[in-house]
Amino acid sequence: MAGAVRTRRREPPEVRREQLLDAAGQVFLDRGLAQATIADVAEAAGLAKGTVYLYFDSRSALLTALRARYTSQLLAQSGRLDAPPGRGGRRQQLRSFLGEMYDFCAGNQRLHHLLFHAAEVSEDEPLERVRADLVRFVTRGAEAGEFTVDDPEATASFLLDGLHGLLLRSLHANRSRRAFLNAVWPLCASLLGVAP
Amino acid sequence: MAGAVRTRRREPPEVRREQLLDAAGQVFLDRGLAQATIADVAEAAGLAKGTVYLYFDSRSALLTALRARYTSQLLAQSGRLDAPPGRGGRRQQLRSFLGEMYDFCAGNQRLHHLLFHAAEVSEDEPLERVRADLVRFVTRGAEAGEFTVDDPEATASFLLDGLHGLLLRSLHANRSRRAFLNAVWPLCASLLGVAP
Amino acid sequence: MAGAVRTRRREPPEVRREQLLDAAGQVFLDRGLAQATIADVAEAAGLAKGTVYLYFDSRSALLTALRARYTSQLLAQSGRLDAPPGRGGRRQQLRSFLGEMYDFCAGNQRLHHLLFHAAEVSEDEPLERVRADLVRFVTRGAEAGEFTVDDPEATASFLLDGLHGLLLRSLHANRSRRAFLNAVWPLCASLLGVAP
Amino acid sequence: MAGAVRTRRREPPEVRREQLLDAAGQVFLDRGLAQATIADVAEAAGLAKGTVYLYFDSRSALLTALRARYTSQLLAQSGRLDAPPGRGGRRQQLRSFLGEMYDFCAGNQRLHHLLFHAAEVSEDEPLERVRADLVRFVTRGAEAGEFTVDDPEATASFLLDGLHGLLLRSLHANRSRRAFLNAVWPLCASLLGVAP
DNA sequence: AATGAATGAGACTTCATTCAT
DNA sequence: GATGAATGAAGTCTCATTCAT
Repeated sequence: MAGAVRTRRREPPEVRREQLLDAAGQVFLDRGLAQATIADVAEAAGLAKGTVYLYFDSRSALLTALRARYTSQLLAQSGRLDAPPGRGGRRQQLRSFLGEMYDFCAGNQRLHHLLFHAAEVSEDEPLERVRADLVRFVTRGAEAGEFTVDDPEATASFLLDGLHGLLLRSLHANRSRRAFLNAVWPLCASLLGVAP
Repeated sequence: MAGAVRTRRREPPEVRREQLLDAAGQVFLDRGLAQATIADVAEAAGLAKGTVYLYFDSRSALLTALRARYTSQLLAQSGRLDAPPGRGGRRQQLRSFLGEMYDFCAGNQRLHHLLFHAAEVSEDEPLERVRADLVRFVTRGAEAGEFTVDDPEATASFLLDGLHGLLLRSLHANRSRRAFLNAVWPLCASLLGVAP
Repeated sequence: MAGAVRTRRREPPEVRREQLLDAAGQVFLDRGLAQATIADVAEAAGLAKGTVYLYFDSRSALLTALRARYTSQLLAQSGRLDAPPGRGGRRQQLRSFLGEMYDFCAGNQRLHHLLFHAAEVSEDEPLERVRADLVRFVTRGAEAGEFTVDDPEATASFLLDGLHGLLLRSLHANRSRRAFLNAVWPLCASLLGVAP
Repeated sequence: MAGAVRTRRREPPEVRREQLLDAAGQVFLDRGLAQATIADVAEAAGLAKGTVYLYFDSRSALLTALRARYTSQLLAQSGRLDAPPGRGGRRQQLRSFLGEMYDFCAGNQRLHHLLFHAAEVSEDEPLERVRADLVRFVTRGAEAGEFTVDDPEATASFLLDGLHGLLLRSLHANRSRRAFLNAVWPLCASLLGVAP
């Protein structure tokens, strides 16, 4: 008689897991890290509390998994600094990177903050990996004579934090992508010793 | 003769308050924001739990008070960018500021992070005020012809985030004050268009 | 074979709820309203503290629920004044009511006092409803020429408080149901102008 | 040098005590028995918390003292039932008593309820003493042939509770003293078998 | 696989009471 | 006599986690 009442119990595990991570991201963002409870996550996912524990050992494991998923998504998008420079050289490659960075942050800034700052994690792992990519990029550019810098590591780090800060402020102020790029580009150019 | 052991009950309120803030800062740093309990704070201060509530209405009021104290201390130290430039001009003034910033952060970086990032506060109020000081400083320097910049506000913001990031990394890596200054100064100079 | 010891975890919610109300009534009566704690209630119900909060939002909600249950039980029993008078007329109907009132109070007097007087509730809701029933009853009896009264409302109220007081005193003194009826009936008869 | 700043420290003990009882009555009435704290009482009296304990051993002793004072005031006013009947006989004496009772309750009903019902006291001592007076009064009246009653004790109790209830309802409904007397008198008369 | 009733440790907070000043 | 800072036991409520169904 009954049967179709509650849709789709028994999803393939991988799907359930993703649903739970989605729900968790949403809930943590909505209520704040400390206020969000497992019950909230379960409810947002349309599941029972106990079910969350079938997929994640603990609240903290859930957060860790969320972080891991976020990190791999970020790297998938911004890893292109490692690719060989195209026709426009590294100058052009950096300009593209600035745009991609804007796009990614625009969609995820709050989640990033939540997962890597608001939580009490010592390291901001994904940003560190982007940083490493950028250091390598600047170093190679300097070796190739495309950039003029004293200390590639310091320069790359400084550049990343500077532009990341500016990016956050741009988003917060609802400034456009174009306005952001117009503002940072001369600064990057100046640090790397290239024509703006 | 007896009685030297458990000295100092009954302190003047202002003293107790400061002691409690000191203890709170320590405890929050040691255990982490979410793990630290009022009982921990009381114990660290050598007082009873109830006493904490004589001075602060709630756990959250305690945090707010800690933030307020930190902010006013920071501003007391870094407000000098507003002072008129001395003999060495703004170039020299900025170099001094970099050193002062290093010193302050060296003593307080973790507390700063705890109070303004790890907590779920929307704004990093004290840093915003430093930022405003720096924007004004760069603007005036540009007007006075000492700096060459397109967009003083973006430049100042970028500069502050860049150097703040570098500073944190220097401290984390136990690099010396001198090494930090040697690394940032050329970058600042480049952004502001002055000789390194 | 093993396992008969700690039977009955996991009851249907409605059953648990009733068990908790029963336990609460008992505990409040035993320790007094202000002294009884949620822990006491939980223990009396053989459950954990947290479980109480699955069924009642707060201590005060638990009291409210207890009051509501009591009220509906009382009304279920004493609403018969509204029924049409039987063969013996209203005179006989009133005599029956006196007996029912005795029976109900005998079982619940202390709980009633606890819930509606010892607590700081403004109104004694259930008694008010009984009062309204009695006022209606006396009014109709007067209209039907069965009772002789000046002011039906005042008479009914006076009568209810008088007999309620006497009832409490009878119970307190362990006097019998019969003795109580023998004592009040002439008084009621006198107030309503009917033969004793 | 200083001196007149805070008026009148050091009052004669008896005065202080009364001030504290006044303050306590007020505060208990305003906030409710369970919500009112010693700090509230002290503040209302314009004294420090510790001072309360110079006059009363504990919170509960304070309540007891308040009850005692109330009781003696009530008896001072309503003890006249014991006096020998004047020219108008007991009939007239009872009418006066009804008025006095109205007046006393009008001023103290909420305090009475608070001290003898809302608190978890087993007995309503002052009312018991009034009741005893009334029983004696009715008994003597019956012996003197002024009243016609079967059971003086039951009648007196019934009468007291009936009129007390009516009184409370009259006060609650803001009905006048006269209206109250007009309503109860015929009822009393009927119970005692005297002409209204 | 999914549920959700049950648990219980532990957090925050209150307040009667004490006592050094 | 008066103060009010300090105490600490005790209460209410929350929530991550478990487990019988």
